Formats: sequence, C-alpha cells, structure tokens
Amino acid sequence: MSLLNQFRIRVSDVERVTLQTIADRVGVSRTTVSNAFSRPDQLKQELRQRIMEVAEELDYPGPNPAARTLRRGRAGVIGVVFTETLSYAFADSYAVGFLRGLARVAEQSGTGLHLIGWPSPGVAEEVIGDAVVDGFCLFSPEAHPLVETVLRRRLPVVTVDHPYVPGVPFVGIEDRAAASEAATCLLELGHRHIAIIAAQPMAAQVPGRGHEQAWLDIDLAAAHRFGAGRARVAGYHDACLKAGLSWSEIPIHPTTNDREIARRAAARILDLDPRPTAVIAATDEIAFGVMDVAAQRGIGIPDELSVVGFDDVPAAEPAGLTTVRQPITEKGTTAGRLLLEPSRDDPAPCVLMEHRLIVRRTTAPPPRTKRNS
Amino acid sequence: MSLLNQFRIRVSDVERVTLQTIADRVGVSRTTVSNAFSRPDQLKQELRQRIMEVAEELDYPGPNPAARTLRRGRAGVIGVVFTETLSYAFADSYAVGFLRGLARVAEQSGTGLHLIGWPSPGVAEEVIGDAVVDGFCLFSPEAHPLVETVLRRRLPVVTVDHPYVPGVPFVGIEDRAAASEAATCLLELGHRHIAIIAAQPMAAQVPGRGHEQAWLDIDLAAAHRFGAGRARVAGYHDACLKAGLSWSEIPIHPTTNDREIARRAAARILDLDPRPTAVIAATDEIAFGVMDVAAQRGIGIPDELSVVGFDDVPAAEPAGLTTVRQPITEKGTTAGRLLLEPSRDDPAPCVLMEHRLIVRRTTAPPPRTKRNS
DNA sequence: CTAGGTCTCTTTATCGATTCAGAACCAGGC
DNA sequence: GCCTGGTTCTGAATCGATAAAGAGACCTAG
Repeated sequence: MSLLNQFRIRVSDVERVTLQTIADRVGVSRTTVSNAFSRPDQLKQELRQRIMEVAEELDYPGPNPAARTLRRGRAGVIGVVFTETLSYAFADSYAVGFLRGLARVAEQSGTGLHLIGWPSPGVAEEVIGDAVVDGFCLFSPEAHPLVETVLRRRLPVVTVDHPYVPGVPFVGIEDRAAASEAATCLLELGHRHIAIIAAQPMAAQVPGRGHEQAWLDIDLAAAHRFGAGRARVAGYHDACLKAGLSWSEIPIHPTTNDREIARRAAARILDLDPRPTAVIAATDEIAFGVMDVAAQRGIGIPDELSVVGFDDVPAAEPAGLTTVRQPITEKGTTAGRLLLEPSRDDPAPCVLMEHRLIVRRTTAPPPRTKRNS
Repeated sequence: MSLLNQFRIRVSDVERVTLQTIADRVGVSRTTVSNAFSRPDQLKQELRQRIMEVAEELDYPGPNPAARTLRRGRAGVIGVVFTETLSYAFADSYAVGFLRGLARVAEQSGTGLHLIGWPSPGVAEEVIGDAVVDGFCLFSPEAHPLVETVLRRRLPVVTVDHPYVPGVPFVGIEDRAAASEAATCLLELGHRHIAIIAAQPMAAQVPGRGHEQAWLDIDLAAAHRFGAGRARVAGYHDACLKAGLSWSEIPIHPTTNDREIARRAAARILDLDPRPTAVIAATDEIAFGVMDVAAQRGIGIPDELSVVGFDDVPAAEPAGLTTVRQPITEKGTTAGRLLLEPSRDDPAPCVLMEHRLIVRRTTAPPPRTKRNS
C-alpha cells in the first residue's frame, strides 16, 4: 500500500490528501479518521485531537463530499428547476419571491438549493441528470420538456403551477378563476374596449413567428392542462363572455414575462385605434411594462387607461397596481415542506392556495370621451 | 432527514438498478453500458439501442451523479455563499441582480449554481463542507466566519465586495470613494444637517445592544479592511470632514439592509429635532425605507428632505432616487468568468469596477426654513 | 471467577460509476 | 501471409468515503 502511494507521488507530483493519508501518518485506521470528522463521540478526545492536528498539517480539506454523498445516499440538496433562463428567473419578482419562501424552509433544515435553468435545449437536461440532489422542485408555468427529464430521475418531486402529475405533490392556485375575477373587475367598472397581454413562456416562442396564435388557440375545456399562462387567458375569456363581449374582437397579444419585452406588446396595444380603455396583463411584470409605456406617452392612469395585473409582487403595492394577489413566498415554503417532509398520503397532496383581487389605483371607470365614441 | 427516509423506503422496496444490472441483463460489460450513456460513439448504434431499451424497461434513472462526480473529479456546479440568510438575499435587489449576472455566465457553460446562506451559526459550515462543487463564489459585504470555512475547502474561490485575500480573485468597487461622492453631492447642495443610515451586516448584530457603536468605531485608515459597509461610512466621513462638518455631530444609525427594518431607523432619524434636511442611506433598499417613512409622514422629497442611496438597483430609477450606480449584474458576470475561466495570472486578478453618481429627483437644496433656523 | 457491558478502534464490504490498457475482430495495403 | 490501423468491447483498478460487524481491553456485578 505504501509502495503504491509512493508510486502515486511520482506520477502526479501533487499527492491528494485523503483519509488514508492521515490514517497512515497518525498510525490508525481510515475509519477512525473518518469518525474523527463525522462522529467525534466514537473516539478518545486525545486521539481526535492528534488526528485533527495532522489533518491541519497536511492541509486536508475535509471529507470529500462526492464520496460521502455516494456512500451515504443523501446529498442534503434539492434541485430547483426553472423552465426559463436562470438569469431571467432572477429578473422576475414572482420567481424570486417563490425562491425566497423555498429558501426559508430549506435553510432551516440545513438543505442546500441547486438552481437549474433552461438556457438552451439540451444543456439543462444534462445538468439535471448530473445534479447531486435528493429531490426536485419544478417551477414551471407551462408544459415543458424538462418535466419529463426531471421525472425520469425517479426522485421525490414537487411541481409548482404546472403540471399536475398524478402521484406528484403539487402547489398552485386556481389561475382560471382568479383571472376571471381580474377581468370582471374591469368589466364591472364599465370597460368595453379591453385588450389582453398574455404571458407566453419562452419555450413556446422558439420556433418563430406565427406561433403566438397557435399558442392562443385554446381548448377552453382543457385549458388548465396547459399551464398557468393559458388558464389565465381562459379565465379572461370566461369573464368577457359572461359580460356579453365578443371574444374574437378582443385584441390579445402574448409576450414574455419581462418588463422590458412587455413594453413592446404594450406599445402595439396602445397604438390601436380606437385605443382600449383597459389592459389586462397576465402578470404584474407585464402590467409595469404597460404603465411604463403609458407614462412615456402621457396617457393618464387610471383616468385614460385602466390596468390590472396578476401576482401582486412586492413592487405592485408602491406602484398602486390593481392585481390578483397570490401568496408567493408561501407557495415556496409549501413546496419546500412538501419536499422535505413528505407525507405518505395517497393520492399525493395537491395544494391550491388562496388568491384575492386587490383593488388599488390603476383601475377606474372608462373615460367619458371613450364611452361616447 | 425525512427526505432520506422516503429515499430509503424506495430503495429497500425495489432493488436498485445500476449499470451492472443492465449489463447483466443485456449480457455486456458494465463499461459498455457506461459508454452507452456517456460516450455513445464508443459502441455500435445497434447495441446502444438495445442497452437503452433495457434501461428503459428497468426504469433506470441514469448514471448516479454522485458516483460520476466522485470518479470524474468534477461536479459542474459552483457554490454561491451568502453571509446572510438566503431568504434575505432574495429580498435584496442587489444580491438578486448579482445572481442574475452570475447565472448568465454559469448557464452558458452548463454549470449549476448551488446557493448557500447563513441561517444560523454552524449550519452553513456543514453545508459548505458537504457541497459537491468545483469552486465557490463568496458574496460577502463584510468580514465573516464563513470566509475561513470556504477557503478551507481548497477549491477555486472568487470573493465579491469583501474580503480581498491575497491569491484569491476579487471583484468589487471603490466603496469609500463612491460613498464620498454621494455625501459630497448633498453637501454641495448646501445641506448641513445630514444624517447617515449605515448598512450593518446581520452577523455583526447578533450579540445584542450597544454593539452598533462598536461596529461604527472605525479605524479610518484601515476601513477598507472591514468591508463595504464600513468603507462607505468612512467615505461619508471623508466628505463631511472636507466640508468642514463635525463628524461627532452627525447622527448615524446602523441598520440591516432591508426596507422593512430600515424604516425603523428612518423613523428615529426623522424624529430628531432639528430634523435633518438630508439623509444618506448606505444602500438603495435603506433609502426606500426612508422614503416610505417620509411619505407616511407627509414629508416632501426633495423639498423638505433629500435622500441619496447606493447601488442603483432597478427600482431606483422608477423611484427617482439619487444614488451611486455600480454595475450590479456585471459584477456577477465578472465573478462567474473569473471562476469558470481561471487565469494563471500571478497575483490573482483584483477587479475594481466603475461607479458613478446618478442624480435624480430625491435631492435638492435644503429648505429655506431649515437653513434660517 | 466469569458472563455481560462499555469504550475504542479495526476489518471488511460496499456505494455506483469512469478510466485505461488491452483483447478480439475485421479490412486494406504490401 | 503479415503488418497496420480502426472499431468494439472487456477487466481490473480506481475515485474517497461510510456502514456494520467484530476484536481487544477494561470494568462491574453476581
């Protein structure tokens, strides 16, 4: 054995320090050194002291985590999978708020968070396959190929927002009903010229132009199966129909859930003639984009234009945005708990959280001039 | 822990499927099955096909990441260590913006992010020791015990903001000079009644009351050695002294970098008699807290009160906050690149990024009444 | 004086893959 | 016929630790 070690020294001039190195040097077994680090009560303090000194001397970085994880069968980390770019998720207050809640419960139990995004097809699949984790939290607004990749790992999973998979715990809200309330709020104020900006996931946009329409062609009966984005559109549809509006006459644009990008969709909508008196944004981030463009053009909110959002992110309150509140960080803590304290319930828990319309200062009855025109 | 249990239950129920299981079933060697997954060009398509079919049949979740990492010696993940609670980091736009930049470069190279916070003494140390990563990014505004823990892993490290460790790449800005500019801006407008709210890290607050003062007692010559928080205070000091103000007469309160908590410090300061005509906040988040309290009390900004922040987080622009801009996401991308494309430079690179004072609408000359009083 | 218990430490058997040197086979060139 | 070189596949040697069972030493009580 020592011969082998010598050989290794010659081959690579930097010999790695392992438990064995220390064991040899101190003159004890490898297991004892392992115990010195992981179960201090299993050996005499005096010996432990000596082992630690030698470890220090040899500049030992501590037990190798990969080896430890392999042997123990536990990583102490959960993977958080986003179906969008990570840098993009960090720009989205909703995603960040969710992470905040998740981090809270994870931290309390000493569990780490391994974040995984979807930068381009193929990359994430490999990262997911290689992630040293004990389970996954799948944060996915809509159907996405990564769902399958995650499930294939055969680890505990919690899905958030979408999809509901039988046997897999789920956290979400009733997007369709909530969206309907948002639209109803505008309709009851008397708005009849309404435009909608939907939140379309990036993945659905890849192929090119013209797909927006395909994405919007919803089988309304089964809209919930296609994720939060389309469920919300279906909810807006429900409300408009109920108010007697013709769905086909309502301008509806899909956009990415990004303030910057949403501005373009907002610009197109505010260019329409006649200009809508109200805009329904499928997320607050998009609503802010609308407000940006309105401010830029001197369109008064809510006098000339009403705006309603969705999510109630932290910035919504200071901005006075009327929106649908959903318990963002609570979704995170709930997802975390479902993952960390799994129940043996059958069927798997499916948590639908509360939502509530919050009326603030971006909604008002339509302007007279418009109503008369 | 409970996660472990669930994992175990599954394991004991069904015998685990490994490469060997598949190899036996197909009648080839384990190595060949490994190649089927990791190096498809090393075997005939036909055989690979058969192997994959059997793998599918046996419900094989793919090569075990821990084992793979152990053997390969590479994890494809970098650890991001915060010296505050993670849930707290997600509430801080500066930290989130940094993460956004870091995520951008990490994703491009298929590298995962393992986030680690500091929920309470002891927990993070263990998580850091157990993290299966190839390197660490240490996001630390001030001196902190975790720095030592991270360095002990003997992995590549990049520190952000603090501390500068010889031999370890560093990314930061000239906090002291930048802070001085922020203060000078107010002084040049004619303000003489200035109050300061400093950003004190949570870790420095643990012991109890009375420590604020100790934290503030700075050896000015060496303030940079104590991190961004105190370097900024030193910068404010420089400017005040230059303007002929007496440092000991300037009210200065430390607070956590959290809008909510900062409001309390702001309330105390706005209670002073005479009330300051200007407040210097060590971060934008704190500045927002000040603005909240001012709004609540009907104190007009900037007519009755000037406020200047630091960081230029995304919300600063819509809020019209005068602040010092630092390239937040660029700090993240730079840190990521230093970690992922290590240079053999000696000494290690020490990147000081640009900063710039951005004057917006929260600063104006002091009100007449105050000036006359 | 001996059975049983407690402390310490050692031995042996994995955890699940990848690496690397080589074996077997086949085709082509001289 | 023999050598060269390429393609496929195999066997043995790791990667660095932990779990479980066991071996001595020493102590205690019956």
